[in-house]
Amino acid sequence: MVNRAKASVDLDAIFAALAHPIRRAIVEQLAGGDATVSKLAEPHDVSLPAISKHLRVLEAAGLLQVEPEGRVHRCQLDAAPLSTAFGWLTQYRVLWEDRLDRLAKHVERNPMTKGKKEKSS
Amino acid sequence: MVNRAKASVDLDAIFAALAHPIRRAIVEQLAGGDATVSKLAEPHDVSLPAISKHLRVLEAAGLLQVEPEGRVHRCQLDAAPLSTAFGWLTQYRVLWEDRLDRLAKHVERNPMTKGKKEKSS
DNA sequence: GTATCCCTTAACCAGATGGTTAACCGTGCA
DNA sequence: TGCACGGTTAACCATCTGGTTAAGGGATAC
Repeated sequence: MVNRAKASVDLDAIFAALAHPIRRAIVEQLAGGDATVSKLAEPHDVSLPAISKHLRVLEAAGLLQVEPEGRVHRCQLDAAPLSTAFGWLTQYRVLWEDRLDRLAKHVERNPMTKGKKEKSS
Repeated sequence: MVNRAKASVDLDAIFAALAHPIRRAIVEQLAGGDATVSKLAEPHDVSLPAISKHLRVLEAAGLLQVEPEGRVHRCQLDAAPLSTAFGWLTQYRVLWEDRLDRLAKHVERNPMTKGKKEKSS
């Protein structure tokens, strides 16, 4: 962790980058290997400039590296920011695992509670 | 997993909700226990209506449940959407762990490379 | 019963976002 | 030399976002 404020800015950009389905799809696609811009654009029903903008957003979040190779631009995923987001979420992992755990234990203890009303105080 | 399209919409809302520092701070605060709206607003230098809007965003993402108790509104975190986001990221975990792993192995193999130029390509 | 407290809603505003079309720019090929 | 290809930039547009102030509305306290 370099700096708290910077990490926050990073998280802003990372989560915002992941908040659009096209950009998530691009990440998924790149996870399968490098690709050119037009290859990335292919599955999506938007113009090339629109894709170009999405790539800039991913780049700004540090998720994407682009290097020109001839007249083609090779796009490569950098997963490090994903791990940053992952790390932030991990902090709260106990919250949902706790809940699932308690639910599992409850079911275990009461294997036949068919009609009972569930009240989680 | 109920439905692919719905899950995508969910992820849109969840990641977007987490893309603002105030909203992440609210999540952090609620992770420590329930709170009223004004308690949540306290640490932040924005108006109450602004906080109210942030709470609506968190609510829409399923991260927050609000129930009126007298004239106070009790806010409670629901961590389930965090686990959804976590799940999506987990899909790519191998990508950064791979990288860290390779880095670790490299360092292991070359324990004394102090002056060497590091070129990651 | 009325004043106060907690919070929401309404209306508005500036700036960001996500898309378009048109124009441009560098590379490769004929 | 010039044209086609891959991609970006520019300009524009509609909508969303994040903030504000002002007003309202229900529960509580006096």
